[in-house]
Amino acid sequence: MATVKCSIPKGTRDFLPIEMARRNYIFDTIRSVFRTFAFEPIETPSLENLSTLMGKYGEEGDKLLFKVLNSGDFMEGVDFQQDYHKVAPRICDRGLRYDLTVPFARFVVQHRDQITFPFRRYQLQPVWRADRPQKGRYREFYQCDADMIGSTSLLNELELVQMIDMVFSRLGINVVVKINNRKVLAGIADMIGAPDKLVDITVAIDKLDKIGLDNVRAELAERGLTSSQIRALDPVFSLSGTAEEKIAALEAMFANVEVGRKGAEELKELFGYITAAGVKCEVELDLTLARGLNYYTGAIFEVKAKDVQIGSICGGGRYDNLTGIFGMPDVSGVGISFGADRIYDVLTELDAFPADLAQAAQVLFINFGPAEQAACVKAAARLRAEGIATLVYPEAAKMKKQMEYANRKQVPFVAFIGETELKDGTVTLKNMIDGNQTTMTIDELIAVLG
RNA sequence: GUGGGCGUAGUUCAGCUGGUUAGAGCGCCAGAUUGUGGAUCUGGAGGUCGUGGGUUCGAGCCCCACCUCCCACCCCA
Repeated sequence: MATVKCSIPKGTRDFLPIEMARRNYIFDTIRSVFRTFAFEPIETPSLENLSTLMGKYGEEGDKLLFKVLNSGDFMEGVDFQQDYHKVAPRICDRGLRYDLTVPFARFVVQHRDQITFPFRRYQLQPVWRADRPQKGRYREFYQCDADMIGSTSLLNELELVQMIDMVFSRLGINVVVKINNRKVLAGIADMIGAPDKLVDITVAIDKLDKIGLDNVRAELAERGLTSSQIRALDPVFSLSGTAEEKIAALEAMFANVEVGRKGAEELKELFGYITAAGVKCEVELDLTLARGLNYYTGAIFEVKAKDVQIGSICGGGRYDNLTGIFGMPDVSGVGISFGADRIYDVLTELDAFPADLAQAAQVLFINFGPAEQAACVKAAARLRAEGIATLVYPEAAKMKKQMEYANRKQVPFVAFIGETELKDGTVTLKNMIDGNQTTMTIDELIAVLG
């Protein structure tokens, strides 16, 4: 039989034990913070009906959805002569989820009778995007979401910022939390008389620090804004100072623009809460922050690592009517999503993982032969009963080989039960770091390792 | 989806203007060393040179196509 080439699909990854240990360290940290804030876990299927997913992420998003071919005779009654993007929805009823927020909205509507509002849930699961892979960008990656739904209070936004602060301070990553509000962006579009150009304006403004003011103006012109409208945006670009100062300027600017004024008010309230609560990390009001997902309606968040050049490692925002599409209007939610894979890349680059994550076993019993092995098995059972991670070398290999195995597995102790120990009912414990060894009873061994 | 780069041993890479049998470091296996590892030394195994075609007396090297991975754009975690 011809051998099959070993490979996995583009943009997906295998995880080695050491990588799993590090990933679990990230997941455990995030999960523990979510629990501290009294969020409850849920899971949803990898596959959703395509009708649930389509149209929620903008035109770009639809293209990036992985679609799953129908089972059976998917060709029946389908005209394959037409354009492929017309054929696709006819032959694919399901697709892989693109994020955790939209499936969550579906979940809330479907199980509303079993949920007590305001409801806060967390969810750590993989999502899939048919994007072209790149640094920090994968086709399969994990999101760690926390959302609260059924409450419009800005206290929720505050708690999200506090969670971000706690997660990244525990992981030892320096971050800046950028905050903006979609209502402010809508206000800006209204103010210059181009409410229909909201998306174009936000996309262009978003690039300000990347391509510079002149290029942003050029792009706005390209997107159909008149030169007087572009000039009317100048006060937005020239805003500076503290969050309070920017908000004050916005309030003045939006004297006659209702949405904008509402947005500025929300920002003022949120930043007031943040100042009062006091967070460790840097928090910044960034009017150029837009975020692509088009279901956001209020606050939007993005977190960037200060010491590593990579895209955002956490993002989120408020959505006022995501459940509306599923038949449950006027339920507001707000949430954030931690990008576990990017956080992994950041910690790797910073070399900031705890050193002892690789350690699977605490002690390895050296195997000298059948009689000694039987004693090791007995001793190991007692250690394991005490919750001590224990290995017995499975064959009486050369000592060098067994010791090398302990080294490579980073097992901190090896235990010898040889001829003499067998006779005395003892065990010799060797510390693999300093090389010291002592002979003791099994009870003493449990006391030392336990 | 658009543009650019890479692909040689398990791995990181070398390989001259195309020219005998494609190399090195690390890793792997064995021994020096039959109750003590990390060091050292000695020996050994391991390659359809990404895949398929073409040019040539001759291709790892040149040409074409495809694939992969990486990078940038778009977009995003």
